[in-house]
Amino acid sequence: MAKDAISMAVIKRLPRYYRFLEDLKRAGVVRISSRELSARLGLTASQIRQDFNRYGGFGQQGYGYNVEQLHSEIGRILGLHNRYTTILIGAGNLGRAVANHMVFESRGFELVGIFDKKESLTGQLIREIPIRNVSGLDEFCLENRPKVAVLCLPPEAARALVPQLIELGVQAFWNFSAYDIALDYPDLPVENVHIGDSLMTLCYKISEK
Amino acid sequence: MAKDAISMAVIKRLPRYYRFLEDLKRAGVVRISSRELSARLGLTASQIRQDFNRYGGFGQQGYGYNVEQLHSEIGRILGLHNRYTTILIGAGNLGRAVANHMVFESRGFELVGIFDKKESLTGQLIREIPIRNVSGLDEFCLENRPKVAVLCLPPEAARALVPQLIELGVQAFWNFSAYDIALDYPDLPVENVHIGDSLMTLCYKISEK
DNA sequence: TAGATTGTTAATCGATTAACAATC
DNA sequence: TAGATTGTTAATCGATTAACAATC
Repeated sequence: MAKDAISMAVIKRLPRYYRFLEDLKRAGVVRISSRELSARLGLTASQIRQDFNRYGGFGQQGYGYNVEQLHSEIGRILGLHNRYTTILIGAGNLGRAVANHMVFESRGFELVGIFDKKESLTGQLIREIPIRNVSGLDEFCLENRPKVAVLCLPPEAARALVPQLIELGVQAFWNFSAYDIALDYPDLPVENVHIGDSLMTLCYKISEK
Repeated sequence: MAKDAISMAVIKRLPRYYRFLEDLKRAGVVRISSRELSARLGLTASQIRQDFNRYGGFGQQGYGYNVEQLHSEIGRILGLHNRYTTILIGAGNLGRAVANHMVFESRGFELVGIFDKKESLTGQLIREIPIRNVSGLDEFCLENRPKVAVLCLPPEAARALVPQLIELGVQAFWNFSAYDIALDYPDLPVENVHIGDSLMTLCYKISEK
């Protein structure tokens, strides 16, 4: 169990393991070997065993892994049992899709507030959460103490807002904006989502062929 | 210029370089050194030079890189001058956000059709493109010959549709579904977007602290 | 017990970093 | 010419794969 800094490469594979095990569990599969997992995920069995063993290893020689146990262990490692209080800022196309589409609760978060600067959106409901004007952000945060903010804003707006949010106690960001938070706050937990980059990568892959 | 398979690690950095150079260009910056780029992107200068040199290198000793030239070279490498004919399938929250939010044209694609199985959505306009019923997919494809499909569907629906789309001439997928296309079609250009995985990774990063 | 499959160490492979000669 | 910075080779570091003893 001694852990000396697990690499991002390993961590990034955990959600995929988790989702896959979720499916297996739902399908009623009870046990699975690293070899079978490897075939179904397109990885090597060796890598899978290495990955699990960074966290102690929860298999059994001669048997493999118990699906339900492995699923719950990985969930625990990811911290999905948490309910980090979360706000979303920017209720444009992207923000609305994120708010509507994501199941925050099963991934360790609870969305409690949605904000936008546009007056005309105020009061609109997204999944029973009313859109509030950003002018009420401070008050809301002082009252509800969100730990996480989802940023669906243009980069300049995000850059201006982040220091304020940190001041208000926000400790992590799910960042859909092009502002690179990590450059200014290197120690903060941040996940960037740049779907445009994925589209460019697809373009590369097509052109390459 | 001899190219012996450029690694995915390099390719995945290109869109970020491209976006950053876009900003520099807009800001009127004419030249930049690898050292300055490295400071602003949080990479090493060495890595940046290595990356560019996989494609031939377009700098000048003692000077650095010309921003405009570098920007256009990377755009060319990514293939962004293309206009791959593209359809989007699944006009739910996610599909609508993608269709509304992405600037396909500046990334090498042209969105020409949107499809959903829900009758009630038929005829609705998204950016002047009418939502069509999936029943008309075959006819539309035979007429318009889309090369790329964006999948914003549940995994089972995606799995059922992909063979049909390939049959109809679709050659690449931007895949937002949980169905793993690459397992069945290993040679097809595919980019998967799993924003849920990113959220779980964020949860891990927070819990880890 | 025999067979299967893990946990783990060692070997390999690939990516990043460092160093420096080339050259603008 | 002198200073700066690239292009590129060599060294290092880290991640993946292979191998196998441990053990269920």
